[in-house]
Amino acid sequence: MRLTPVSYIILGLVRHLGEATPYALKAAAAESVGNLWTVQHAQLYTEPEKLAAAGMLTEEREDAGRRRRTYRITDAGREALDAWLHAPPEGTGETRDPGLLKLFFGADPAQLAPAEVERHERKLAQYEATMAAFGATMPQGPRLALEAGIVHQHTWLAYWRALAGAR
Amino acid sequence: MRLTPVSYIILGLVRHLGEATPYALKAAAAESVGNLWTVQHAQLYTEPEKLAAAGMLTEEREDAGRRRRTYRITDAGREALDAWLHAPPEGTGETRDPGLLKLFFGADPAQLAPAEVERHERKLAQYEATMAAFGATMPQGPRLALEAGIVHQHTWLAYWRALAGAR
DNA sequence: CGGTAGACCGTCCACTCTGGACGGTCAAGT
DNA sequence: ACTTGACCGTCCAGAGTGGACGGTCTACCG
Repeated sequence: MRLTPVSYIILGLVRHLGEATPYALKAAAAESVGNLWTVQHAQLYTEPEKLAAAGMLTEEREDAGRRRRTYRITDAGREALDAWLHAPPEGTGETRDPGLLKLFFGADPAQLAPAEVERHERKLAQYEATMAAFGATMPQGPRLALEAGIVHQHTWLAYWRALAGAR
Repeated sequence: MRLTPVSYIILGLVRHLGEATPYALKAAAAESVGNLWTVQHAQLYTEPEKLAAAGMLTEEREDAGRRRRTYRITDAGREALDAWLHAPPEGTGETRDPGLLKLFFGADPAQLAPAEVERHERKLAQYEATMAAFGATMPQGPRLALEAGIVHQHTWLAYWRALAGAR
């Protein structure tokens, strides 16, 4: 079985949570790693199933009502995750920004900028609120990632503000 | 027919080039919009076909040898592209960075940082070389997008350098 | 002048991801 | 008893992905 980034996200979240249902994973991803790597909710149901089949997670299922599946990481899963963490990252990062794409093809910067400024202001405020509330108690990894998010939002803000101001 | 970002990328490139074969689109995308939005080469063959069927491009085909298809934009295509350019961007931008993902899940920053620094240095050098060579003659859109790429590479560099220096 | 290496170019396919529709379950409050 | 809204899981058509594969053309070599 081929492990994708999403596989490792799931392994990482399950390891951190101890045990988790897909819905719990959704909640956990939403405000943390979801800002970093989009995970479709449908994947949170299909992917753990595959990981369980591969022996990296154990699956336990309610046999009535919502028939929730609860996952826990196995030693094999822990090993795979650690191996991935120690290997050099494969591939380059990519940025996909619909606003920037329009700008590339000639959209009017002055028309685009205000909305983009607002969007990034909101995002930045959200990140900084998280940092203020949990920064001190967060594990190092998530905190560093959050810091990366913050500095990038600052960069975006400066960029779009300059475009809003010009002309 | 539903138009995706890739559709507009193709329309935009064809409009700019005047006429283009899929292979020409590949070359055109590689060093410009490809840095902004990844386009799979296979899409450059399938997508124009759909756009031609929808009346947004005309298709002309060699009937011997490589059987290249040459595309040109139609008025309908131009209209669709302009409408898209004037509409507010839908959806938020997203960043996907394998290195940052590993950092999030606890990879050692000091081990990750040097390679990331080098990667972003290379990318930055490439962008700046492009800017130095063509900056003065580039259309505004691509130049602004390139500037965005440059400031972000600076942000990444500062970020990873700090992590390389710490501890 | 035939041959061939390497660039140039197009097609295909299995697989994954995406986005959203749809529908069911449960707790709390009329 | 009934409704409302949060909670939760499944499905599916369409889009994107990554790479294999194979054919065409040019330039240069023997």
